Amino acid sequence: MTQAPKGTKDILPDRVYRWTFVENAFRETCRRYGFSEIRTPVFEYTELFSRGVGASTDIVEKQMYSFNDYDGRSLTLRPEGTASVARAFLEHKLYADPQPSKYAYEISCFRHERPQKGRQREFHQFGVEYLGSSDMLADAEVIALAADFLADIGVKSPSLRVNSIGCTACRGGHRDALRAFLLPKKDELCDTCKDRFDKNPMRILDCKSPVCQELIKGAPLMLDYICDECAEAFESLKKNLNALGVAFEVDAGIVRGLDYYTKTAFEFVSSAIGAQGAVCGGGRYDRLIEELGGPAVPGVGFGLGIERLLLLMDAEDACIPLPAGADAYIVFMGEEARAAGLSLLKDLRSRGLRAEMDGPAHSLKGQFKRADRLGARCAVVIGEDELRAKEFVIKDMVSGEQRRVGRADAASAILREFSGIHG
RNA sequence: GUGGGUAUCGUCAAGCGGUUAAGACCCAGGGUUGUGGUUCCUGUAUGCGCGGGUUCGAUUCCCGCUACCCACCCCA
Repeated sequence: MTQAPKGTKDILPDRVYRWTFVENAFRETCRRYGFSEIRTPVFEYTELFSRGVGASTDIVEKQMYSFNDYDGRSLTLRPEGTASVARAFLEHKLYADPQPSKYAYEISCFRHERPQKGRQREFHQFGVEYLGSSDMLADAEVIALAADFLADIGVKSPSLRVNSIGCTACRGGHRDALRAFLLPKKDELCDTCKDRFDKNPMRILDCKSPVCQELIKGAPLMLDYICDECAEAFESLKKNLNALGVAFEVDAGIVRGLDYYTKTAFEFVSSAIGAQGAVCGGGRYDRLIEELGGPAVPGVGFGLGIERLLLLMDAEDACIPLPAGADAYIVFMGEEARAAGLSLLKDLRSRGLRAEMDGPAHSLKGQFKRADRLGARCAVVIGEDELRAKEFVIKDMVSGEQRRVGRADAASAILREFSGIHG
């Protein structure tokens, strides 16, 4: 009972500043790129995901948190973000807005999987969706946004891998060629790959088993089978990325597990955070909106795992600014001093300073100790002497120097000397 | 769903069949009457994830369960 459900994590105050840091940075990057925030519900009708994500995907087959509400409708906690944005885009007929449409969001997602490093049942991701453009400029911008964001927050290890998985037409040709190539070696494949041979032979290409790795040497690559249009698009993407100064490598092994992906597929991967190294993954989904019953609106986007990002920042010792400590801590002795302290406390706060004072008086020593632990920049001492002289003692907690200031001038003096950048 | 690993104070952790169950950090209090970060004292597990078993005796051995972690799968 006193335990968070498996695969979930509390984010406690001592780490929240890391979250707000990346959240602010992501917002800022999105602003520069012209992506507007969109917020959608945590749950959707289950059909949205079975239609959008793909009925035969792992996510829909065995990972969704689905339940019937009291009306008997099946609802599902969102396992990813794109389907909801596509749904909202359709529902509110946003395709009637000037196109393209660019959306950004931060959401929690839910998937019933066995937790491990970098994988939780409730996890959080940043995402963007660029709808209404089939030009590879859109893909390049989406990728550049992710690359920029990562660079801005000081993360350096992930490398960008891009690939084209073609459209439905060219994928068929590749699948057939792949099966033909592997058929004679089928028995030597690992068990999961034997299964993949029928269901999705493309997946064999990124199998980690050394045996399979050996067997697929020389196998026909998707890139060799994509149609002229897709090939041209891929060339255009690479050109755009180069022009934007985004470093990448082509990796024919990048596949997407969600049905809606077409053409562009990409990942930012790092080996520094365990087996789940994909910090950010995305691609183009030209058929999704149509699949959901809307007009033929193309799209491209990504999801970026916040837990994985933070894991990476920890691993890289990326610098995240600590929150500011208190500006002033009021140390008092006696009831009369308490009243004077409260008055000063209110004054300081109304001037925008973070000021603190403690309840039932600890010893002087105790109060100073608290001031120190809070990281207060100065302490204000109010005792009998001070009340009599109508002066407060202001002590600089860093230098240790202290001086007396007229009671009426105390707040101004503190504002002048102890506010501003610190921490 | 399938492997493997681990479970001793808030945290890290010693302990290897008989101990008053180390130590460190953190936390609380104090080192004479109004000053923190240093230093010095003092205090803090009748308890070793839970349930069985073996034994004269179990935190230490065995079995089961549970939880967490890592990996497969898949993905963010």
